[in-house]
Amino acid sequence: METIKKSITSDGCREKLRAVHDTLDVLGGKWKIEIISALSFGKLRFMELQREVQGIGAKMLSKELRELELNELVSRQVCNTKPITVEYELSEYGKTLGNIIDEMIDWGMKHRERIKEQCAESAK
Amino acid sequence: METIKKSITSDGCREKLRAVHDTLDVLGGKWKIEIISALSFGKLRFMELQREVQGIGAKMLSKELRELELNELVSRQVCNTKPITVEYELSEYGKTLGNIIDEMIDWGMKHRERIKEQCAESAK
DNA sequence: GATAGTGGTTTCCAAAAGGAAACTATAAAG
DNA sequence: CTTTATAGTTTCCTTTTGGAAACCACTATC
Repeated sequence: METIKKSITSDGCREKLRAVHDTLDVLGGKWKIEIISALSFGKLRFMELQREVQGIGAKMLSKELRELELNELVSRQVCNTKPITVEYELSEYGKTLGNIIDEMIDWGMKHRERIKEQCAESAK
Repeated sequence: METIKKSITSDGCREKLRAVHDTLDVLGGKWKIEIISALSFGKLRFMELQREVQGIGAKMLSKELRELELNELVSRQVCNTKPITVEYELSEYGKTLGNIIDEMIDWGMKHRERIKEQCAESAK
């Protein structure tokens, strides 16, 4: 019998688990993926972001944006407008997260359909 | 000027943000994605899972598995062996998360390469 | 009868995450 | 001179997360 243990230690399984872990190191936390998703549709200012990302407070938004900037996923540009505005935008590197976001969109939509069907069934 | 605001409220942007949110509702927390990733390579017993998912404690593993079971992503089977063993396995529905996991593996590997290159450069 | 291995649960505690509201500073509009 | 809007920061507090260790039940081994 090829043991379960062997199967997971062979190939690149361990390497793949490490890769997932690395990704989560960057995207971890409650808000980062949602912030990146919102920015994937275009640049947004601070207050716009706060409105788009339902439920986030200014403190968290500020903190998460700082971390995303540190990891070079998001760029921050201060605009010389009358009331000063700041634009946040996905960097080229940040845009490479597009596939992950797209798959999450796809799964989330299908999941919602599934839940709806379950509710419809249980109502019968 | 087509405003930024318009661009994010039009199309399915808001619907897409909601889809990401829905996905995170299920995959949220520090451990769920790593547990699912480990199980994507085959069924594992409780203690094996704890060894594969670096750093997780029994309490957290138990709690997260219960939640994944509730969402029908993971199945739990008690085996009639001498010291009782329990096998955890991705359900068919859980396997539909494969694309998300794969994209995270892919991104994580490239990210590691990128970091390595940066270190090499800064050492010059 | 003690020890070890299985799969957990429970308890107790520390650390981290997160929220609400107040606050700073600037500038425009009324 | 008050209000509104910009972009945050700071403080205080609660909730959540998470870990360590003890514990339970069962079986096999020494």
